[in-house]
Amino acid sequence: MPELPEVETIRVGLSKKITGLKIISVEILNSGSFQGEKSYLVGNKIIHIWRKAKVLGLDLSNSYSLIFHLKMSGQLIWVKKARLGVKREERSGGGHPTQDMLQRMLIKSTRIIFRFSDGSKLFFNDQRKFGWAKLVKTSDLKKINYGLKTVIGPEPLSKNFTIAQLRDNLMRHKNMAIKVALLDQSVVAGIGNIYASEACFLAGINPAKKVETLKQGEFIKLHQAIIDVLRDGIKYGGSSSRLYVNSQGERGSFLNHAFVYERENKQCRICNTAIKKTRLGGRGTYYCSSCQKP
DNA sequence: TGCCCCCTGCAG
DNA sequence: CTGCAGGGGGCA
Repeated sequence: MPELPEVETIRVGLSKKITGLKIISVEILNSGSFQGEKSYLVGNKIIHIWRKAKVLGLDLSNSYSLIFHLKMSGQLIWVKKARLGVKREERSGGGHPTQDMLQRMLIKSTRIIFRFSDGSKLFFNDQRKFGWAKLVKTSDLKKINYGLKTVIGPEPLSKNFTIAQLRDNLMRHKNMAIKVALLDQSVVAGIGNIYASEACFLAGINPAKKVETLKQGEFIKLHQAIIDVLRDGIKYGGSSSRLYVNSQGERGSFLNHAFVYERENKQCRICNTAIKKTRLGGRGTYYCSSCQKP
């Protein structure tokens, strides 16, 4: 579920709440969600929380790191007391889960519970069970490529992310639709299905356009669009299409500001043309046929 | 480079 | 019932 802005939102939130806390017990409710030696977690403090691509990492005081990938439906929710403290707030638009529905899902899909010495808990929920938590030696993180098989591309919000780098990485997929190429984590780290569609819109590029046909001006626009859309995602606390909530159980509001994602048949915010939905690389893809030229 | 798969639940 | 969902890995 979460892409870079969602994982980053969780990182910042968790960082404030659990840095310095000591883990006193770990309850694994679904064995497939955890890899590693569980007992090495207990008795150790969380000293630092980081993100690499869509992977979230907690460095522990014993030189091990607990890393998570939330995949499509993972959540990390920290609660002070014994009860699941999902805040009741106004439900968003039609078709989205209410807070009550979310809370029921939370309980049902909890896979791991971490308990801390101050009585608080961290719930790792994952409806679809695609996500994982692993405990690895901190010094092995690079060697195991942060738990991923794919080469991890540049972090788009770092200074190192240049237009030339984006162009060169994309050009390894000359014949691919640009939006599909953006989902390759070795091209740019952290972009997923929502922000790929949004970045193509901001750059004015039709998502089906082949990479090799992009002009230099389009690489320049796309580079800036990626940065802008991810920053906006973070600014609005991420996208809550379905299950995403932050570490406090709160939904993000980016989709209230999105130009195309999940806006099929709605009017383009720029030109009023009806937004279209298509399928590229097996994934739902939204675009404005007027603003985004082939 | 595409396609299918992992799994659960919801909308149509 | 079928199709679809913020991801990524394995396989032709």
